[in-house]
Amino acid sequence: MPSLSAKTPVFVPRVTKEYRSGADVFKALGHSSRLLIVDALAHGEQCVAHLTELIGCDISTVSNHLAVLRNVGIVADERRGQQVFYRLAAPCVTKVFACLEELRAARESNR
Amino acid sequence: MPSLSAKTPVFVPRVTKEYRSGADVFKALGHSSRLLIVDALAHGEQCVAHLTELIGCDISTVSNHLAVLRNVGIVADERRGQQVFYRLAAPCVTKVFACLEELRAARESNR
DNA sequence: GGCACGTTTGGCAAAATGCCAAAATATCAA
DNA sequence: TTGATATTTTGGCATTTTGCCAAACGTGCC
Repeated sequence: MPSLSAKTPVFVPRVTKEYRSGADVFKALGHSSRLLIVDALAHGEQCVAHLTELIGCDISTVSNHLAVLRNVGIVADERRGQQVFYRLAAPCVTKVFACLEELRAARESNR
Repeated sequence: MPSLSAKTPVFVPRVTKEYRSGADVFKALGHSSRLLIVDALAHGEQCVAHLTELIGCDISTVSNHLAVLRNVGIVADERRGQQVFYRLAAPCVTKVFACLEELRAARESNR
């Protein structure tokens, strides 16, 4: 009697494309300035000028960082008058910092 | 009459060091091979040889990828006999792929 | 037109990356 | 001890990426 049920759950990898686009998302988050931006936006939308003040570098640099985040869908923008407001595009991103904290705790307990 | 209650919640940035170490975690995830590793480990621990077979590159390369993930506390290793088994060090990492999916959905709805 | 806000582009120097190959380390077995 | 197996570490290289700024451009408002 041949058993068709697997004993151990077999891992089926996703297609390469998925890992690549996923990695792009994390690359976008893998910069301290952009992480600061995300942290700020987790508390509500902000215009570019305000974010620039927060980060303390050229506004064109900030605009480029925002483009990186927008290209992977982490943030969304909306023009209102002369200003452009940015906000997080997906709620899950907010939980990111809690996970970072969890990792930090795990790091410390293993010391 | 000076109001002491803030109307809008004031965002207080964390210290730079925190953003930097957080960014390091995302940099570690920002590579398709490492993301594949994390996806595999989300289904249970694996030894290096098995992960190497999964990825299809030199074992030393895989070992280096694992070191990157270990250095930021994403994975933990345990030697059993001649083999070294790797596993995810924090549960939250498992949710990562759900969040990627959420972002992908948000990207599509905005098209 | 002129000002304010933001984006795009070009360019550069520096840093990081990914990968492999070879040597080193560790465990077990004969 | 010697050898086999499994993994890590190191060195080096070529490529890619990066972050940043400055200048030019686009857009909306007065």
